[in-house]
Amino acid sequence: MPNLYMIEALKTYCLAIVDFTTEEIDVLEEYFEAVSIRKKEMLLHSGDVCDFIGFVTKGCIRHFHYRDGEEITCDITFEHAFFTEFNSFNLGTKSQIAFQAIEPTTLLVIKKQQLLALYESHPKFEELGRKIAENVAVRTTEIAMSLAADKPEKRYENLLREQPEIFQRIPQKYIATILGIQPESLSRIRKRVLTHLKS
Amino acid sequence: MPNLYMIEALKTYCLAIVDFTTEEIDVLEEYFEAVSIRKKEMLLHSGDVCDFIGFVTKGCIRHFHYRDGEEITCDITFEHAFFTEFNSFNLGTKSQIAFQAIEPTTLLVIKKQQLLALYESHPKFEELGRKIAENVAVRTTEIAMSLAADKPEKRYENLLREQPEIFQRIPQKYIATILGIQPESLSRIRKRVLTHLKS
DNA sequence: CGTACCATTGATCAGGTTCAATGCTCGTGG
DNA sequence: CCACGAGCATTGAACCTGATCAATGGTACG
Repeated sequence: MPNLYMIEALKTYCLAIVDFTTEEIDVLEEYFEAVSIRKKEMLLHSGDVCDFIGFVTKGCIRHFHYRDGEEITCDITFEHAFFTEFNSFNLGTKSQIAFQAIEPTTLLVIKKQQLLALYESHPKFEELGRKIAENVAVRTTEIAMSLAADKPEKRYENLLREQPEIFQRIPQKYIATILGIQPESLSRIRKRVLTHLKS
Repeated sequence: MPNLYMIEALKTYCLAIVDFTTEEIDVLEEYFEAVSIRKKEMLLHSGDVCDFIGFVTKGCIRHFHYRDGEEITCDITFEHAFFTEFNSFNLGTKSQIAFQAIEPTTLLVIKKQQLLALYESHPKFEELGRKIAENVAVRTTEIAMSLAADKPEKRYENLLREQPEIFQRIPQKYIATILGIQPESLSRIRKRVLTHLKS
């Protein structure tokens, strides 16, 4: 059962993107359901179909895939952001990505069928969906550009500047693979940057 | 003036994504205009506002940005695909990305005002916009995952397998920065992979 | 209190970067 | 139509940084 805070956070987020009327925004709560998962609990295993879109209200969700048997963390969704695996969600194919809570996490979740019903009954939400997808596209494009153009040390400094809280909340072994490096290298880069600051 | 072939290519592409009626799909041609640019000609300089979305009907468009004064190619759009700089397009901010034709290129272009008018008069095109953005997000996510998890040689082999024509049409110095490496390294990787195949 | 996992550190290795030189190709102008 | 020149791909050499493997130390959780 969604509590008031969760729904308010969702509405606030959506109203910042599209100016819905009060009546329009209120229908949202009929389509989402609340989900709580424990620390380290899986929300979606890779190979399963991702038939939902999630909105984090508390905690954070790690996105990872497997490469040569190793987990590679590719993204983390913090509070007040949507996430899904578009390919699996749209095509009904197996998800390459797995989702796991790093902290105790609460979510609002909308199933694919519910979303399609929402689009059907209130087409204005198509605009919300479009803009969210565009924002995701901007973000993933910037990530890819940085991975292709910047050295690991620069990417570390960017992350430290743009999301300093990530280093308080997320184990370094996960941060390392987001930066495209090994945990040992992240450890050395941290030391290097520290000594650069001192001198 | 758009010729028949260009419009047909655009409609075919859009119909593969959303099942528009004949009447719906036909309105498209009222909103797009044709643009031709010569080889190496710029379509958008970085720092300018990207107020359009382009659809390539012939040729290809190089996306690049500057890093330490050097051009870094980050993507190439070939025939029958859309491209824009969402951030600049949506917010009216300066574009980080520049667009340049690599070959003689013909495009269909829709300006932001026209697109907004289209969304207004035919809301079903919101769905098209959303799905195109989702496809961009899927694609850039996969690129970022490969950049973070694969070694350059693996990325080269993936590109060779998935888009072999790119090596026929695009100078290697551009392909190199897409792969996140220097042209010299691409040259050596090509030689290495060739000798691996022989043995 | 003990154990398992994680971060750190060390040593070695591999491969990508950088700078420089050479040779090739393609587009241009005479 | 040919010759030239600019830019590009290639190659070489030295270097640097991240990867890997191994060992140690710290910490959180049961």
